[in-house]
Amino acid sequence: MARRTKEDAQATRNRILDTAEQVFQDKGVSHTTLAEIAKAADLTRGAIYWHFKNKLDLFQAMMDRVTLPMEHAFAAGASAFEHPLTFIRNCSLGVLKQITSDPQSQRVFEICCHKVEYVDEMLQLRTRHIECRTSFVAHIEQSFKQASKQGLIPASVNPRFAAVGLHALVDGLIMNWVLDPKYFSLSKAAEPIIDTYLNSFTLPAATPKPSPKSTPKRPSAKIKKK
Amino acid sequence: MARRTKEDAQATRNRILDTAEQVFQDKGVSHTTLAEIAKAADLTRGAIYWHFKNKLDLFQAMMDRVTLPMEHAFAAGASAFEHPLTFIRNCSLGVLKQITSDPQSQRVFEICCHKVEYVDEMLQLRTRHIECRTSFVAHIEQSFKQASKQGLIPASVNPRFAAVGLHALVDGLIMNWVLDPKYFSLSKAAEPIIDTYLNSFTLPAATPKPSPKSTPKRPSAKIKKK
DNA sequence: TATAATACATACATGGATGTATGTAAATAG
DNA sequence: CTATTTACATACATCCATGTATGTATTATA
Repeated sequence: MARRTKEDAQATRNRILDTAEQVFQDKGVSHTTLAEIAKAADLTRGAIYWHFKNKLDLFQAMMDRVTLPMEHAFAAGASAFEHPLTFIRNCSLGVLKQITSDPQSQRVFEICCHKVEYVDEMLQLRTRHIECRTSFVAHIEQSFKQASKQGLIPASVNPRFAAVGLHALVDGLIMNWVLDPKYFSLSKAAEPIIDTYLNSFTLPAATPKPSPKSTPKRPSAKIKKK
Repeated sequence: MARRTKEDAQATRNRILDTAEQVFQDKGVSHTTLAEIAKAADLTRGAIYWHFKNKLDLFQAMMDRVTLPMEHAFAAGASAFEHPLTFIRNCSLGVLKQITSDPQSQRVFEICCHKVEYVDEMLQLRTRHIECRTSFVAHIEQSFKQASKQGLIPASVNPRFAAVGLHALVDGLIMNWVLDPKYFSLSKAAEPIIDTYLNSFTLPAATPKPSPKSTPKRPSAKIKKK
């Protein structure tokens, strides 16, 4: 077959990316050959090498379709002034909502969680992943500090640990859900689990010492739902 | 060189497994060739093919050295009668302690978190991973139910979500720590983070509704440290 | 309308990983 | 002391993935 119009070429490119998602999810990134993707997309390797430099380039383009919008959404949300605990809640639930509601995000997250090895050239992705985490944790930590200043949570709460823990919780929920979406309903579990975690800070910090001195109890901070 | 005694052969086998850990961690499982492992271990592929059927067999043997003892330890701990919340705490901190204190566990966990693709024959590992999670979550859920019966936590707590959340938290902490152990000290963060999470249940369940009815407050459950 | 660039398909060369077959020296069995 | 098995090393055949080079039919361009 021969060349089509520019729109056709763009459609071909998207078809390659869509197909790559499926094949990567099924076979894993390193076990997937470009010939397999081409065949599944009813094309030849020539088409793939025309649109992408190599498999890494294709993979990154596939990731960018999902991660770039998410990063932009996060950056936009971070700038919006909000009640700090509400901001933290919205951030966490927003990411989880994105994954449960968008099949493409689900596929891509499953790939980067369980279908790729972070070595060699893929270390770039690891670096980016780490940067993303650093940014997320930093924002959450700042919000916890802010909440502490406003007296919304006890001063005894370590905002760093609180942020690292929340991120680990969100990350763990995502990883375990994409591992087997039928095991539990993330869409139903997300709110109660996140709220329970956040609720733990609205009370005296956990200091389960042998002699637990009865610290004065604060009323639960009200977390506004959006 | 020629054949050695039985003990030498066993030492060779262990040397292959030790070397495989290093190379897998460095290059990823699917990008690692048996020739690389052999060379790094100062052997030839012949030695590897003598001790192991193929790369999958070698990989599973490498995993078993770490996972089998952990599963046995968990099974042993589960049978021991304990205060339910203490059991939950010990389980969670035990796993985290194992990983932070044992370099071999750390390596193997990093491999199975970020250096392997769960596809094809490796799906066996995914199945096993899922079974392990199911077992862990089930035990934790039972303990939460027990704690609920004993009045240690409010009846409004959903034991299923509590268990899934705790597992996600532990899993997320492990994944993120092995991703970059310098980012945060898991040995220092483990206790406060887990305790904070568990402490959230010792108080009225999080129901951040617009009109939060003031549920009667219970005293914090005492969680005995071991 | 002639020319050049585009959007692929096809063909080729290369290297490398796997599995197996065979060789071999020492250890163990009888 | 001989025979057999063990614990590897070496050699070989096969396949497959990659990258690139080349071919080609359109399509945009001037």
